[in-house]
Amino acid sequence: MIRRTQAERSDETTGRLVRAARELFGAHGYAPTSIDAVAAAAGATKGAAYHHFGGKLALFRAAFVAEQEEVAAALERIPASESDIWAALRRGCRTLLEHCLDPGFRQIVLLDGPSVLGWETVREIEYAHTLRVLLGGLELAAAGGQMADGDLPVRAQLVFGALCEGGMLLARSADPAADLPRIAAEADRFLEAFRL
Amino acid sequence: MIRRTQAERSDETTGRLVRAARELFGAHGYAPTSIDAVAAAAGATKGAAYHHFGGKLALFRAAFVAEQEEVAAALERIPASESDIWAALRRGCRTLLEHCLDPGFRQIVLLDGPSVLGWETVREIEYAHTLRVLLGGLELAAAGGQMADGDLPVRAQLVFGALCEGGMLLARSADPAADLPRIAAEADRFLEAFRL
DNA sequence: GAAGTTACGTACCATCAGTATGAATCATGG
DNA sequence: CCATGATTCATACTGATGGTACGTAACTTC
Repeated sequence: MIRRTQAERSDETTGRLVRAARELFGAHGYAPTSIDAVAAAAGATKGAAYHHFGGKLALFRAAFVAEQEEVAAALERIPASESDIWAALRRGCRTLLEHCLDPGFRQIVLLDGPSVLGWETVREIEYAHTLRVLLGGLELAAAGGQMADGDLPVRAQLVFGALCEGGMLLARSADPAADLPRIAAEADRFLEAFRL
Repeated sequence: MIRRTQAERSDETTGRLVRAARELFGAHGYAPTSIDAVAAAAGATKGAAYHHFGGKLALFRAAFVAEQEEVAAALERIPASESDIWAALRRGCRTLLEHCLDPGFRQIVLLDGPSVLGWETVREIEYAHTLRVLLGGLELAAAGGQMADGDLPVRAQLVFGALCEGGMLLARSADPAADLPRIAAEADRFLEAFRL
């Protein structure tokens, strides 16, 4: 038997559990996915899951956070590659829209998240990831005198809501590649409303 | 024993069931609310619920539709009271935002709806109620030459998504009366983006 | 290497969605 | 008005599952 530290054991088990949770919750939704199924997919048992996580909800929360981290990371890579702030904002919107083509993201973040975790918790997590990056972009534009004054956090939240709906539309599309520009165009006009 | 027609018996029972479903699903959410609890609150038993509805999901769907009908009705009363189409649109946004102060609406329509019914079903129902009225307003503005061309259904969907997020923000606010104007102002600018 | 802690598996319980079945209520043809 | 059939609903039951209790194995510390 190989000898590992407790930390290594924990990390590997929790990692496998979260990965399995993302897969199963993402593919079938929260309610139809049993803890036993997640544990089995992770090569463990319910006992391990309940040892490392408070319950099914905590496991889902971990999957939700993982999804958020992934999108936030993708969004944060943008600014460097774009010249001006408005190009970066538009690119960010497209990135978010495209990310909605991932079924796991849609199911966990957009569909089940609010119902399972509650809106407050969802917002708190998003505010530390996706919304943080988006709001950062708006603040940057405002600081550069390129965006109308106003309540930027509210503005970010509204833009985010619009983009999520757009993402669901996109995912539902029979030809996402063809529809992305049309949806992105509408979203862009939303942003342009605040451009100076 | 009073003698009633079958239709009367059915209508009263289903009506009480849907009313109880709206109350309990709205107050505690879908998952924590049992069919037995709904049936008991309606003065009936699970048998009646399963006779009139396909299952828990169908009962929730009925509650969801009832919520939608209520908002759609409120929105449809607006045009008559406003002079021009843009005033009506702005008023409609405020109405939708204010409706989000109702906890039952938030829980059933905004939080649980997508998770329980799936996005396709939710959109289908909304397209027959709330979204229909909203889209109708946009089309009216476009027909009057007062709105920029574009994909109006997509536009309506995005506006709707933004308003729902705004509504959740409003509900979370410590002082909704004070925050409504600020949120509505941001939402109005969204709309103005498309004004000609 | 002994004692204590952490990680995990297994057996069990309570709850609840859904089903089966039968009884009560109502409709309808004779 | 009664007999037969359909509809409405209540009750008893089953299976699945989230969560708990407890025991064992792996690791850590002294």
